[in-house]
Amino acid sequence: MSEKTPEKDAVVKKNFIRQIIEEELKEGKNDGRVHTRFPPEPNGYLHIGHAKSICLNFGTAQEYGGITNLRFDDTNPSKEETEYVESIKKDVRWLGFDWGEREYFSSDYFDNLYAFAVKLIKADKAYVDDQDAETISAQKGTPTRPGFESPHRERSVEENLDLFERMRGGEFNEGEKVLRAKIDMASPNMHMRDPILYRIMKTPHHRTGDKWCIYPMYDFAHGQGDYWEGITHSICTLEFEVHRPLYNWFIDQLKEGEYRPRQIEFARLNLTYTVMSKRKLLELVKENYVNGWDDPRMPTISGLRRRGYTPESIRNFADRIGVTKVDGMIDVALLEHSVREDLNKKAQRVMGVLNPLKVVITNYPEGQVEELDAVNNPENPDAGKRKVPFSKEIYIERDDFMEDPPRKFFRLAPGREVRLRYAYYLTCNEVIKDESGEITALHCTYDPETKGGNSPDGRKVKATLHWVSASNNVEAEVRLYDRLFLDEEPDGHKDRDFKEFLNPDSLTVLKKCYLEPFVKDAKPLDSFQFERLGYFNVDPDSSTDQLVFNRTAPLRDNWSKFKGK
RNA sequence: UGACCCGUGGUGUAAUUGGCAACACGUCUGGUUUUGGUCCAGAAGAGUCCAGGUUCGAGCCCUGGCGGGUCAACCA
Repeated sequence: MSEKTPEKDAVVKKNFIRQIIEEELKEGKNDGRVHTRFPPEPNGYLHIGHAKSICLNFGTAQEYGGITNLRFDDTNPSKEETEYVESIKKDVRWLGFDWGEREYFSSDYFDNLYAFAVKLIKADKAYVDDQDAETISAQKGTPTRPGFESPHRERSVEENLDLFERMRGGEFNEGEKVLRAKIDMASPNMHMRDPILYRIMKTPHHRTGDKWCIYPMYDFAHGQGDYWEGITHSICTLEFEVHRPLYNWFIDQLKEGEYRPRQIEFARLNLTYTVMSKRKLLELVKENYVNGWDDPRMPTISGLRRRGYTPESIRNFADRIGVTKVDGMIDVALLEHSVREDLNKKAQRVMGVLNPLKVVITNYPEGQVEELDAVNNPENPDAGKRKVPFSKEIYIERDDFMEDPPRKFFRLAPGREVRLRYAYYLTCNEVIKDESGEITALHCTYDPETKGGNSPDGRKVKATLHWVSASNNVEAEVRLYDRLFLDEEPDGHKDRDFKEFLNPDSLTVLKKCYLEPFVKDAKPLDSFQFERLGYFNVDPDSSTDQLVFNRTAPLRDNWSKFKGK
């Protein structure tokens, strides 16, 4: 356990939720239990915002010796699917969290919920309303104007019981009747104005099949699930703040002893240059702006995984951004920093040329091949060394040569000497062009005295270039990713659709890239650092005869910054 | 004309719960370097939304403003 990560090292900052928990612990509340839950609706893939919530729920419980349930909030059969359930479980596990045997579904509680509804009716705290959605909505008033009561509000308990029973029996059509709580139509809080508890939906459910044709609303299911599972802290996002009085109202009707779950809200994650709403992400997928939920440009957990992000890097990121009630916007640079930091420690180094320029070393013996020593990871001596083949013809990066270099360009240019990493000093003598003036090759000479990259006379070079042998390499496809949107907050503009800000160059596919032979047996998701370029991992699209790499993140690069000025 | 929540460098979080604002990212210098990476050293950048008040002392407490967000789905 000598490995140092911010995760382990960080002085654990006490966010406001931990402060609340510690105060409660001091008071002896819940017998010292801390029990949280992560409650996704299985109607889409998880994204980095959910990762924040997952880390918060599981991490907080862990810290206080508690546990966390996974609960699928599946009260709306028209949107929810088993495919999403599976992807969610995979993502939570991949992030490194375990819910043990405690895998629940809101649909597990349909019987209990029904019984609870009957109890409310008997207590004259719920009634069946025959009005249609528009009428009910109109009666609800507005945030600034109170609502007025439904003409069916004072039905007898017997009639309500009968009607509700028949709703369940399938006697009515969708929209004909709903069950509502009888609370206060004049409440300043809209959610307390006789909220709907049950609606009729003649849609089969992914788990209960056609057993039910009435389904509970979120508000009528969530808190009760918390209560029945013994949840102590029900952590959710800010927009549920106004639901809290209703959450508590239901718990009040339900609770028998002292115990009650407590809802606490925190600010959801917003990241620059992306969108985070499931609806918008679904739109990108459905309309083929990206290639599926796990497209490496997506902020989904599956997308980040495919892109080459590690669970550690995401957890560290979640740690760093903290937890508050301030609705802010995190710079995506912080996310990128988190992967680089993690991959810098772990990634196998390798040389790869993305935009090849051929170099002929005129004084190197024809047909000779040398196996040169290369360090696998300078950050980790235990990673050892490997051999890289060197030959008369090699490829270098086109960007590493300029015929007419500006000041501050340290790399190869006519008459200039540079180092080929782990190989020799190289001097450019001649630039070969085709009839259109395009540079097609360089004729260079090497200094045999500089094998390994050091000159016996101590002469210095200003640059070290990566290279790949032209005769012994692996050809691969490399996919370069840039931010999906050109605007910091694509969905932050009134009257403009977020898709207007899509970056047309968010994906660049390079078909003929040359990598050193070391990568030939790489498996999907394996991460590498292509020296001087960035972190890359193997895409699942790879096959044995066609390797495909994704660029996870480029290396920090002062030259390109300078160049851009 | 409502209710609830929020307001600390460019961004995100801290501040021993009242003792003259710290850390990270980003930015900019410089050093080391066989990755223009990493690493190291340093700098700029907020006087805590505003105005009053309490106090020896306020980012923390009180009052009043201002600004932002959320709430009017038979979605979650």
